[in-house]
Amino acid sequence: MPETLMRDVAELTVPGMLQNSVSYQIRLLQIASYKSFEQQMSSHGSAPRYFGLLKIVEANPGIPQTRLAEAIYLDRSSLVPILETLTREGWVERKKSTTDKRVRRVFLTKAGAENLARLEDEVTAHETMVTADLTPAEKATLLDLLARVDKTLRANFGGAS
Amino acid sequence: MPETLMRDVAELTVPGMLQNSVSYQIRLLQIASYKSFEQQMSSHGSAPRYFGLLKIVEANPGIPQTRLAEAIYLDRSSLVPILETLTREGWVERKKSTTDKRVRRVFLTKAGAENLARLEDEVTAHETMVTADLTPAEKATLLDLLARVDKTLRANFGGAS
DNA sequence: TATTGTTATACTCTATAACTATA
DNA sequence: TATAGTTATAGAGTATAACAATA
Repeated sequence: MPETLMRDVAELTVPGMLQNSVSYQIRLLQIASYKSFEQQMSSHGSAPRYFGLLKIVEANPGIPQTRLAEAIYLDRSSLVPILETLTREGWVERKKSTTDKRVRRVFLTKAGAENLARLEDEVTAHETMVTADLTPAEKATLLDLLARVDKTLRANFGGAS
Repeated sequence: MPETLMRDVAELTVPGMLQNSVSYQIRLLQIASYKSFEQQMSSHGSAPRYFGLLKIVEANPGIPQTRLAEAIYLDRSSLVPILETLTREGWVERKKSTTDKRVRRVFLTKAGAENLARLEDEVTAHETMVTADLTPAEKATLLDLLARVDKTLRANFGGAS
């Protein structure tokens, strides 16, 4: 025992039921993965945590706020402070729709698009680290199995909202 | 288009980078899975969200609070209000250690152990729903791949705390 | 009547720092 | 000095309900 401390409980017993639960393991893994992601992102302000959102805006320029909220399974009211932050930090801008004056369309700014490319390199590096022990075939299998579970869940369970 | 509304953006484009990211898909899936879990649990007070904790206490009777916090990757201070709730609801009890008077040992109460068995049936039913589209072999593969990603993450990244 | 974006509000979850009592 | 548990506190992150403007 090098520098580990003597613990009161000799060894933690992890119940088999938890180790064999997809829901539970997904939950633990997501927590660990997200923590490491946030710590590995050096800067870029608050953008890293909204990387998925920014990529969706990039791929769907001018998307209305409510569509964007649905795309990331958030209530539209929850998106408002996020867009305010990303606007303040210069990542996105909102423009009133000319055809429907209720709608505000979300775009990346020029600087936002450029910085997103740099941020993407870091995100890719993290993903590479996370999947370093998987062969490409194994990674493809994992993504396929996750997608099938997701499909089952959303079929049995509305919009997940 | 039966009852779907006309949307402003014809079709949402999901960037390939997100669809091919294990981190991102794990994150989305965890959110959907946890929401459906919480809604499917009929009652049992606040115990369902602490099911994992309760199973660990069951498998490690008398575990000190700090060990328990580590087991679920929480700060020990975050565990305090959780144990207060679970104590108030009759699931667990804390007893001062006789050998180290700083330590409080956590146990399931008799009622807690009995109710946990019933709660477990519901948790199992949810897990069955989630994995309904997977063969046993596929589920085993998924758990194996998740465990390997988790191992990589924790190797590159301390205690995840 | 219904939808979009917004605001006000509250709730949950978590961490940090400082404290106490013990070791 | 270090550890176990606690408290006070603050910061994310999210949802609900109600509102004004517009459809």
